[in-house]
Amino acid sequence: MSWRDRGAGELRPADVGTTVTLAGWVARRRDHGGLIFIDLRDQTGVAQLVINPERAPEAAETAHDIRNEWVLQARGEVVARAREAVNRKLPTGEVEVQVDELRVVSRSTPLPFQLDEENVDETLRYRYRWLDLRRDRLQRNIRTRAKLVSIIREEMEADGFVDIETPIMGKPTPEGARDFLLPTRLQQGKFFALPQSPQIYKQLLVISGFERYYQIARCFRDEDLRADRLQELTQLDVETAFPDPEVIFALMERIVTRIWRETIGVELETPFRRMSWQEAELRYGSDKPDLRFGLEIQDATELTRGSEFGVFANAEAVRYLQVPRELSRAEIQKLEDMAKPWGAKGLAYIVFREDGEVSSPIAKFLSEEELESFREPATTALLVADTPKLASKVLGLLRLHLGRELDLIDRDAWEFLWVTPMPLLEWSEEESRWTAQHHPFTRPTDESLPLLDSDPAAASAVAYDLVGNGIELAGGSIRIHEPELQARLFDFLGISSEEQRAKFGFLLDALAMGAPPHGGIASGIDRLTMALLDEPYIRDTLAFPKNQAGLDPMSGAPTEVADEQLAELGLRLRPEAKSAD
RNA sequence: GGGGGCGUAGUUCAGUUGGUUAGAACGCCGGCCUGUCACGCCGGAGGUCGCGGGUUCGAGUCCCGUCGCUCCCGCCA
Repeated sequence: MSWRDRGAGELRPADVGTTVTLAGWVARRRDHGGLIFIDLRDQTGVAQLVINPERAPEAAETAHDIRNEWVLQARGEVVARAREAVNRKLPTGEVEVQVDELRVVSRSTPLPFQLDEENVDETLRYRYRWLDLRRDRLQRNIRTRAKLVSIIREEMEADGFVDIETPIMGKPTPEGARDFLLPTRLQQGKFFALPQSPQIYKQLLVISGFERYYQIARCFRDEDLRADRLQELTQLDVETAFPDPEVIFALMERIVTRIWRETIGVELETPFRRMSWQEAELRYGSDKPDLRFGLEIQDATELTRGSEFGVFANAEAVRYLQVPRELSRAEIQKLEDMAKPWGAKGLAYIVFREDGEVSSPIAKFLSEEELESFREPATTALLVADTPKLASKVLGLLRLHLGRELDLIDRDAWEFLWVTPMPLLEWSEEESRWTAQHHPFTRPTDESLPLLDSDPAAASAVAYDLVGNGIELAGGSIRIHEPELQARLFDFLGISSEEQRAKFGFLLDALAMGAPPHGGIASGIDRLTMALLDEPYIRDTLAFPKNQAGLDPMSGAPTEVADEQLAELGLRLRPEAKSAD
């Protein structure tokens, strides 16, 4: 006999009169001494079992001992509930199962936490993740993620993309994030690296003649975790020969709109709007602006150029947010305390009261004309005077904070945009050199090529990011396909010829043997799921996540290993090196 | 690497200005209950107040240190 012939959540009035066998978990038991009710849950939903001692004395005996999360098998008759006993909260609420036979399939020890409890400590949830995953929200997240991946595959296959796996064991990369390293017994003293992305492999595949490649690829970065950041992530990885950014935009828009439509029933408007990186930084202080609310950064550099207030007159940039509230001194102080660690030297403010009164410690330094240009009743202007970059960054972070704090964000809105074009290079203060803004294979625009020598900061890249509600959902670029240009870029980034040969020789060789123009995009599946479901924590889009320290509270990984195991790899621990870190 | 927050029963939390025996809800154990659906009612067990030190007649509460978790900044091409 099979375990069951129906899903609990499928029972409907049409089933009344039939005999069914169900199997699942006890979501709840209500024991009335005589009658016992059990909410039986399986992956289709919940149905109420009724155990009547007059109808099934043996089952009633069994049912008294049953506790939450035990696994049961029940056979009985589907009956209609009396009108007053209907439960409108359940899809199965018009019927119930009068049990004839009840069998305890599996028991449960008392649970470390209740499944309907909120705010349970994350470590505890992860330690008992198999229980945590039984919760509705986690079930929804994991199932939606699967649906999303399946839509992606359908669209990619329909478009002629070929799914090709690339190695997990690869070569350490000098640029970018820290690598996870992997020692190997056969080559002692040498290390593989886990891929940060299949970047070079996918370029090689297109050079190999797979003009449309894709993969749902696992990527690894040994960096600190955040609420929206993982060390081990999954991305849709795409590369095409003879690329047209417009084709890539259209592909991604098709995938994203289908996902939003078929999982949460939201119709997105396409094409998504476009904004240059410079404009995003200027207006929103971010390369991934959240457009669900206004509160744009405004510029007062010219206005305050002749100000008596030295800090403003001498600043490279004076920028401000016009907050639609009369903020209190204490609120402003809190904001300033926040802004200082971000690098702001101070946070100037002008409060314009409803009645026209102005309170501001800097008002006395401003001319009437200057003051009037900020005036707007019942608002507070928050000003930062600094370099353009820092002023934008600080105000951008304040903007996001205020958007949440003051509830300015339209929670029902979906605001997608492409941030493009982007700068090719970024000056690294720490390393005193130019680094690639995207990655070192990104193609400069044709107009930007001469700028490499004259004004590198102004050089643009054919690169694009897809941003949704302030979350970076995808990023890509057209690549360099000429070996000379690639070598020139490497030179520019301070990678010596020897290093180029050693690290990327195979790519340069491949580029020299008939490389077509190519380009692509990559999109984080975890992030996409997070954005789609408005999940605040990316870890809950995964079945088995690690905590913020990068540990798995369930298995205890990573763990120490036996000395013999290290010896085989030609490794030994140096405890004294620990403190030097 | 830096900053913020949290740590009290199995869980989620409360605990006043430092004051007698540290509470509630859920869960757990025992009992009652035939229409509940967060069932209800009665009773019970359960605590190294993260850990260490200090101040004090007296510390869950104040101070110092430490550990753990979490959020943010740096970092993440």
